Amino acid sequence: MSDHQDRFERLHVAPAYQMVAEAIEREIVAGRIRPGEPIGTESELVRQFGVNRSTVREGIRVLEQGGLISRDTSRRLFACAPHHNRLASRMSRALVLQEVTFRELYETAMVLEIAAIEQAVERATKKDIAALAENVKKTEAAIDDPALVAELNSEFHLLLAKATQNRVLQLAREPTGLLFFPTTELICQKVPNGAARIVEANTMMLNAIRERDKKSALTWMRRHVEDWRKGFERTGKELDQAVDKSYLRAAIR
Amino acid sequence: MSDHQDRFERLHVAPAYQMVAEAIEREIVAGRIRPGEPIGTESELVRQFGVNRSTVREGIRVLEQGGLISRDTSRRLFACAPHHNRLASRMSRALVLQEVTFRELYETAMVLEIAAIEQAVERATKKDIAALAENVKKTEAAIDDPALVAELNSEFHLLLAKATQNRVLQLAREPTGLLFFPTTELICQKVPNGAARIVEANTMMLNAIRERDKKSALTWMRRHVEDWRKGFERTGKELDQAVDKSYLRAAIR
DNA sequence: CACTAGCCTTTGTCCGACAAACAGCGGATT
DNA sequence: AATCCGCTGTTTGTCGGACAAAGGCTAGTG
Repeated sequence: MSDHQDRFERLHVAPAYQMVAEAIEREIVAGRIRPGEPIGTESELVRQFGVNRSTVREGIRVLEQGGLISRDTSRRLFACAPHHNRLASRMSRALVLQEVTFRELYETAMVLEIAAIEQAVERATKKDIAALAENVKKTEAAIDDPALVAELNSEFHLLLAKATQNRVLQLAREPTGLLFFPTTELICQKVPNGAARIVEANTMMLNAIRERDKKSALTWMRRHVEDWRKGFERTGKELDQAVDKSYLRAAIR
Repeated sequence: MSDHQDRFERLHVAPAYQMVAEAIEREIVAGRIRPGEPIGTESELVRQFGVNRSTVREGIRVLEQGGLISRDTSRRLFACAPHHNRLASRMSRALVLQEVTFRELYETAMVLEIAAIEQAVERATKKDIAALAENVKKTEAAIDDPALVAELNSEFHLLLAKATQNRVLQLAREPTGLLFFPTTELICQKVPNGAARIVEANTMMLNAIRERDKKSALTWMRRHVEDWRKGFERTGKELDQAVDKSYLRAAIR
């Protein structure tokens, strides 16, 4: 151990591939490369950065995974604004890997879905309402198919979030929504009238949105999410149990 | 154009580097490689997958960026559960690049912070309360330094979220929190008593948590977030304006 | 027993090469 | 003339080998 005080802090030399990634990222984030614009070819980047193609390619992989750049059918690179679908599934994955409990999920979903319907009542457009109506109609028709009801119910909540016109809220609720979906199927199977109750709740919420009736909307959403919890408990699982790894299959794609 | 119906769908041949990444990812999410366990060396992976080292390295970059694997000081690879800090900054970036408005941010923050303090009142441990108290003390001392007040206020909300013991809620609110922080500094500078009002609100919220007084906690949180909006409007900006790209610098690191 | 020097391994980077896939272009066909 | 087809140059994905720098490990030293 050195007997004098440290004069300098450890300086971190970033690997070249990382610097390549950061340089391109800066250009995109600063808006100097707009979403949709092409980045150069690999050889072009090799020329500009003065590093080897392998190095450039490693940097490209990083950005690609980050969603900042993408390739069209011709595999050419172009910039793009990362869309939340991609991020939401990563977040779901993180939540599962950190073994969060169903209770944490339930409590957060309650908050977010309540907020969503409250804003949706205020701001849903005719188009949003039509999409929700279409969804409810499909769900009615699928009442005997648990998997389909679960999927459609998941879509209902997604459409609801869209109707808020609030993208921040949409992003915030999406990971939770993704993890809810597989359990809903289970509930439809195990709880008598489970699917019917979902159809009823969604119908009532749709009506409430149509009539801009916030109070009714909130009541039905609360009931709907509580129903989920009750159904969940009836399947014999514990609310304080960690969300199963098998849930990732549904959440990720 | 072909005159017969398409019999086959386009089959997607995944590049080798992607298959490497997916293979390792599968092992981790399935739990067969636990967080903290070492992946092999690059040569080891080369041997197992039967591909070139460059290919393996590209796959590794993908996973590294995804937060599923990481390297310790010796640069050896090991699996890890992606932690939300990383994800939250990505989400913030996505929000800014999609040019969400301050209004979307404000409305969502209101919902999430209200939810956070409500749960914090119920579940904050002594340790959580001590951390919050420490934070408030520091903020009082820093009342003349807008940047520091803003940073400490941001930390206050983070500690609050931790006190909920709800990791899903923590993850949901973090991207919003990151984007709030830079504006808070601006507000402290431009609004008379801005910093003092923050200190007051945080002190009252801390007291409310100590006394498990949910009503008071909610009142002060509402006032606190509304104060942010009022302060924001007083700086001359429009609430329906997109969040500035310059905000990323603070949110990302 | 602690400590240091040197060896071995591993990573980051480079070079060069080649097959497959694609875009663009010019010629052939109707 | 417009359309289709095949050719060619370009680009990506992958491979093999190579080397310096940095870190870990081991054996020898005090």
